[in-house]
Amino acid sequence: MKERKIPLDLNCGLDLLGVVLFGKWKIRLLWFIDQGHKRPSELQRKIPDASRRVLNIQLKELEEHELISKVIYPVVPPKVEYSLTEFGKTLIPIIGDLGSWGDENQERLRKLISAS
Amino acid sequence: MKERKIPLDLNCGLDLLGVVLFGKWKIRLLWFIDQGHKRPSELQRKIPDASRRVLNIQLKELEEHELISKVIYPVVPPKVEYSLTEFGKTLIPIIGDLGSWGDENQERLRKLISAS
DNA sequence: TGGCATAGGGACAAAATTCTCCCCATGGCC
DNA sequence: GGCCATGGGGAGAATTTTGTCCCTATGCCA
Repeated sequence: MKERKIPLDLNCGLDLLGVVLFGKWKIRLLWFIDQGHKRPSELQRKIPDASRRVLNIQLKELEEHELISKVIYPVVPPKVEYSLTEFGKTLIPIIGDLGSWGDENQERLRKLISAS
Repeated sequence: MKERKIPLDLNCGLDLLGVVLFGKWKIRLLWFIDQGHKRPSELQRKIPDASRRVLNIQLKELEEHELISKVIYPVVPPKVEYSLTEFGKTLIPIIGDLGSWGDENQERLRKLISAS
């Protein structure tokens, strides 16, 4: 974590949630891990638009924030598995709602976005 | 809206939702507008950490995405009022859930975040 | 030998977001 | 006149986030 020049505001729950959840791929990572895609390479294939680098960074942040846990198997080639912690699981229903809202309004949203 | 050099991914509902909802202050703006704080100056006082500029920009985006609507009263000094559209109101329960999760886990989150 | 896959990370470049500073206009008040 | 409040926006810099490229290491397979 780099030093921030402008400190984060942490006034309310929303700020706190934002710190742990709002990264370009974090929500998706949690979602896919919940669905049983545990290994980094699997996740990268699931999210091909993300760069490996950033995926790794965000996985590490999720781990630091105790939303996921990591098991490293001492084998060759290396094998790593992530899974949701109990804490992380509490976010899944919310993430589900977010995705559903987007899906349900998909058509409308696409029009609105392409217009801008 | 500036031209993007890297096009947005719009594969799933989550991507679409992200476009309309994930700006530094957008969620809060929707929330406060729902609570009856309608005028720009009110909102700025409610969110003192945000710069006027960015608040205006994000309000405009929310409007373009039809989550809020804007009424301009032709008076001096100028008066403007925002309110949620029916579409925007459908997001309020979800935003409530996000905030609640953060509030409920506030203590834990603060520790985790300050550790990093 | 060369290439594949696995997982990870440093250095740096690019892009996107946000912030700061300045400006516009009007009417009321001291 | 000078200052307040209102709502808005441009230019450009600062900051943060994300991406690209290259490197590590091991074993398997053609």
